[in-house]
Amino acid sequence: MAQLPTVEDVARLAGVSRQTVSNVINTPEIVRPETRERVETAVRELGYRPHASARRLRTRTSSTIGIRLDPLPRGISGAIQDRFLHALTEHAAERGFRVTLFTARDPQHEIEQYRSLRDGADVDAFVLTSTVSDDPRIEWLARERIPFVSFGRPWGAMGAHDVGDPERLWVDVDGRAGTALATQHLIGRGLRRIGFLGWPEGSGTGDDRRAGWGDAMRAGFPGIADAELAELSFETVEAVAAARVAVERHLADGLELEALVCVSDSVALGAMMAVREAGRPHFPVMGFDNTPVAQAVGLSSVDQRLDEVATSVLDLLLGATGRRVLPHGSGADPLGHRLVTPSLSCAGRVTWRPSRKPTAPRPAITSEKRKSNEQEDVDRRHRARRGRRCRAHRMFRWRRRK
Amino acid sequence: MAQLPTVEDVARLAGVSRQTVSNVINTPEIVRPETRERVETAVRELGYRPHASARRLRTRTSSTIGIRLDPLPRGISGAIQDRFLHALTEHAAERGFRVTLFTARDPQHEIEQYRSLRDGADVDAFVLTSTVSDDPRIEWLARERIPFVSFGRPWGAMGAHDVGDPERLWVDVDGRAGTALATQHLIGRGLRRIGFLGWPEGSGTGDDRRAGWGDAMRAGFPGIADAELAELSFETVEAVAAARVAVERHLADGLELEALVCVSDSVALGAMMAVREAGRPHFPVMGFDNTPVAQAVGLSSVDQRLDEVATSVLDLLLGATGRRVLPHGSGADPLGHRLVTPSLSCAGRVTWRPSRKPTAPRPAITSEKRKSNEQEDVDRRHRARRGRRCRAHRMFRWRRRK
DNA sequence: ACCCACAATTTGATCGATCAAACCCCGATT
DNA sequence: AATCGGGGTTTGATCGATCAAATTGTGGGT
Repeated sequence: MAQLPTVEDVARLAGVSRQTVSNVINTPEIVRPETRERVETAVRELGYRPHASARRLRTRTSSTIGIRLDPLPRGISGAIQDRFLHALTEHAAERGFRVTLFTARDPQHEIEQYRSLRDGADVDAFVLTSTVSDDPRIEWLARERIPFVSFGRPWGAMGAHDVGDPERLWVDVDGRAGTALATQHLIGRGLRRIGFLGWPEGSGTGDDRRAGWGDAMRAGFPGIADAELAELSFETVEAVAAARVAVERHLADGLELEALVCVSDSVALGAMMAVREAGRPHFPVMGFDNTPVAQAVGLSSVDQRLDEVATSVLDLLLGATGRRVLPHGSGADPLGHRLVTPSLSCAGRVTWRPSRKPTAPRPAITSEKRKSNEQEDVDRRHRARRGRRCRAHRMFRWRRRK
Repeated sequence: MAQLPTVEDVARLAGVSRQTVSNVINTPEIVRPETRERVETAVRELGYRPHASARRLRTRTSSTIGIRLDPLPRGISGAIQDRFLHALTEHAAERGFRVTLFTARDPQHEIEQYRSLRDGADVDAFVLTSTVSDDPRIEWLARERIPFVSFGRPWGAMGAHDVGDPERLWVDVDGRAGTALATQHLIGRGLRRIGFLGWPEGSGTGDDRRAGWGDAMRAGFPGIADAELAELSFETVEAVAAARVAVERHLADGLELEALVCVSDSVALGAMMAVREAGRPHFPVMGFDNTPVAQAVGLSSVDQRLDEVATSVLDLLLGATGRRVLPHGSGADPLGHRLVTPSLSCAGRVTWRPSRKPTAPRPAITSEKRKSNEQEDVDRRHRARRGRRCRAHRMFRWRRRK
């Protein structure tokens, strides 16, 4: 097999020097157009492709992003990581980046991997998922000044003040807007007794999603009593069976409900089983995550728009157009984060999608100041959605045959 | 920030030469033990880690495996790729390998990616998934003599004679044994009218799974009429709704059934919905893939044992113990493939697991010669399983409350 | 005492690219 | 006319490791 062509070969064929070839590839704008063309033809002719490892050795960059595969026993929502990975890989490729994977038993082991990957110039940056408050990994990466973005905002006591720090790069899905969207959809269908089935209080994500339901309820029914809202909201752990039992119990206890917004698809699936069983085949249930299961059983769900998340992650790492990872703490992005507004997917089809313009940052649930702003936002969206009812619930066929 | 230590630094500290350090790391057995220890201490002291890119440049290997993320709209079984990826990454790490991802719009684009990844010494080998018969990718990789293993045996006309070729490396799950296992389980519970709900004839995988059900039925009920088997087997496309309709129709048509073995979890989920709705809450349904959904709704399912698949892939690529990719067509493995026997998972818990010893190769469905062997196999397993009934169906609670 | 075989280690060259600095050429400046 | 400046290009050095060949050391055989 013939040797692969190198810059040297291209240079010889084009009658220029190594460096000029290199320039044509990396900074074409500084090469005289006619020389450039000559080199480009030579490249094509020989089928030259730069040797990635040689380049990395010299430049100490790899155009590669590392991401750890989540080791947790993933349930029904497991496909999320998969979808995100896909979106990230695809958009990374568009910008000349690749994604490499690794696994880790525990945070300490994970940090070792970071070190090893960085030292070998194997990756330029990391993407962190399933971060927890005061995550040791974040501490370490920040201290070492290794570029990274986390998918998931810094919740929790210490994280709370990091949310605004433009040096802490993160992307998250605006769960609050998502559940608000789902709730508005139900309100638009003329329902009033819309419940929320969430996780036990204390999880940032869960509380955020509950808040979105509250936003929409208050917006849709001005003056609704806090007591009524409290009555309509109840909780369960993240498991189909548990959710099912919770709904069964509340229905048995005489809770009047017309529809249910759920904190996740697992919970929604359990809820759906319970209401069907209670003889209410058309009772609308909304899930969250738009997992394959939801699509399969025809559950409406909030879609996280992981495509958008992936591009946002790259924007933060590389800048809007760049093809090189920005140094850690460069402050290149004025915000340092992106909050992606989810869309609503009815029985697997997207019915509503937010506009393309950059989403306004939304404060964490702990801060209450921008409330009025948000309310307006909700109202505007509510109006915008008119006339696009989704047929999910009519299409649903889980009912008992007569 | 201090420069990272290099071989040079370690050598100086240990009072030896570069090359000796290199030898300690790569071929420790040729270094005198006391020298080796001295170097090892120096390595620890400096926290030295070889620079991956430099090594790659020199050796033209990367200790990296490339895999394409499946672009197909994955349904309920989507998590399989995810789980496989996880297993592969984890076991690859144990052997000092990493996994990098890429995506591709079409086979042509995918081949371009192969070229680019190989030419840049970015990957040493590829793992192919969702292969089709006469896959152009396989042709190309083989022609270029790039090492690869496919997950999924070469089905189809042309593939059929590749199955035995030890130069074509592949790993697959023995679907036939899997459905046989599920069927035996039901037979063991004293059921007889056990149906099979499969995909339309013609898909290698689907036909194989159907055959496993046939094997077990014939073994369990010697002399069962072919007509009865034909009656018990029917088909549907891979979708929850379609499966549901198919089962509803057959039940309405008066098909007598006591249990159902299904070709996939999606299909099983549909079937389960249909039988529950028909008022038979304890009707056992067996799925295939052991997806999160199956676990969530308490469906028993055949588990593909992707861990085993991943280690098998690596065995084929690297040899039983090696840490370097074997050249394409080295014939290092006498078989050139592995057929992994799945296990049975009842309501999310594994009840039966095959012995650890290497699985005997199983012929593709097109060849019929080893039949008697297989029959024995089935019988032996059948006996081995005695006394380990799984409680899945008793635990199942999808029934209507009285 | 000499030579040889062999194990252990060292030395010089190399992988393919980019960086930093030097170079060349030509028009504008003084 | 000599100098300057700068765009465009070339040259030499370098990144950090491994390969291939050379070197040193050690003991055995004759």
